[in-house]
Amino acid sequence: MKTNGQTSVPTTENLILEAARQVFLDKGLEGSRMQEIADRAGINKALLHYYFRNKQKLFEHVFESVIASFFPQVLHLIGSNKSVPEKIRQFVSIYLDVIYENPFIPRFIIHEMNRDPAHLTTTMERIAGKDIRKQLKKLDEDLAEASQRGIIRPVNAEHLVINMLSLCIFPVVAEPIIAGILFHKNEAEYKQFLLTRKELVAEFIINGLKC
Amino acid sequence: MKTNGQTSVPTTENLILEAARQVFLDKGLEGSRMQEIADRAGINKALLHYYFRNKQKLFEHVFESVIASFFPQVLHLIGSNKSVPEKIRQFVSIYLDVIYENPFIPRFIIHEMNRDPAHLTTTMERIAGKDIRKQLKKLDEDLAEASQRGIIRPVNAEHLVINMLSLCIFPVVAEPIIAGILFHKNEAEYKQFLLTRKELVAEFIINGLKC
DNA sequence: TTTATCTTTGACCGTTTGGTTAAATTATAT
DNA sequence: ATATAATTTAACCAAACGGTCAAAGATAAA
Repeated sequence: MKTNGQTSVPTTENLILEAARQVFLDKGLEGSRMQEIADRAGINKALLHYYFRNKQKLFEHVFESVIASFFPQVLHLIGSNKSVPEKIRQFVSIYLDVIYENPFIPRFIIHEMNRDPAHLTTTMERIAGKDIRKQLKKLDEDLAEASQRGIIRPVNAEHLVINMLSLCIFPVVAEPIIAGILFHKNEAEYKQFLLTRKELVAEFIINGLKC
Repeated sequence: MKTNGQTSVPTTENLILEAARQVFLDKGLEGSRMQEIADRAGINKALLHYYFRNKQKLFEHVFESVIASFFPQVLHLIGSNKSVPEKIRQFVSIYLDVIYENPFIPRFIIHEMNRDPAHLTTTMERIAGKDIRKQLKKLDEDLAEASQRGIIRPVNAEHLVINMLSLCIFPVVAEPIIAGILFHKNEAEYKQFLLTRKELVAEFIINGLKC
């Protein structure tokens, strides 16, 4: 899954995009400086404005590519044809893999979500708006059927998805608090904690759905 | 619980603190402008520097008061003498009440957590460092005992607390995405969604712990 | 080789921002 | 009333920032 640095041809344009990606992911729109992006790309600041007219435009390029790098994959999962427990296990497993490897992505998204909510939702809507409701409906039907067959308690798809997302994303976004207070800033202990969650979270959710 | 605007004596100092609180909560340190704080307090910009030497110092005052306004209460809960399910119900109920009424607080904390992780953990450590580990140990003992008596599956306190926090905080922090994509920006529908979670979350967690 | 086009640069500009200062105003004490 | 200290203001400053511009280098076509 190509969610980190794109190692494409090192044209000036790509150098800029990669540098911008690193800086924006780390510091958000307001916290980032055009000069730092230029420096990291090894070029003059004016060149940034030559390729991308202004900061906003450059940001939008990066923003959209970040969203597109993970959103569609995640979506596809919840609409698949597996059983409900299998869906949950795979969703959690794949999702945790992605964000453990790219913890900046959820942080970045949450940051931009609060800075400019409309922009984020518009972008997501454009990329996969129809799709998300379709896949969600499929999951909802699966859940309704499973609960009628007495396999799980009744639950609607929105709540289930939010629960999964919460349990996967929050512990990564809140790393500084968790690692800092619960584990005395012991990075290794925190990493270990996250790993045990990989098995724990899916089973916890599945168990929570049992009758 | 006094987590919103302190209605104390309207001295200039309090006017400044209240204005700063509003602005900082909404826009974070970098996004906030001293001029805006001054305007909102109805005073001259230079007065800000008369009362609080600089932006950083002013921010620290606000930051600390925000942390102190909810952290100790939340802590006290997990170390109480209730049964495990009762603890979970009360924790979720009280916690959700607080953050539904003050959704800016978790957003603000997450924002500052990523901007300056050390600052946040130092502040929390100072305010309630010893306490958090004590209360957590108590909860851990309760959980061990309950699991030995066969009432719940074995689970350690850290995971349980993180699970509760995740399920409570994330849906509020991610409001723009959830309201925007799942509910077509229908604010009322989203509010209703959050309310149903009040009953759902606690039962979901308790059920997830059952053998 | 000349010409035209694309790429890159250093120097510069206008604004915004956090912060200062000296003077004016108000309150307090004698 | 008067001197003293605390509070408030308008005007100002230096630095940082996003952005522009004219000119210099490279590249390719004629």
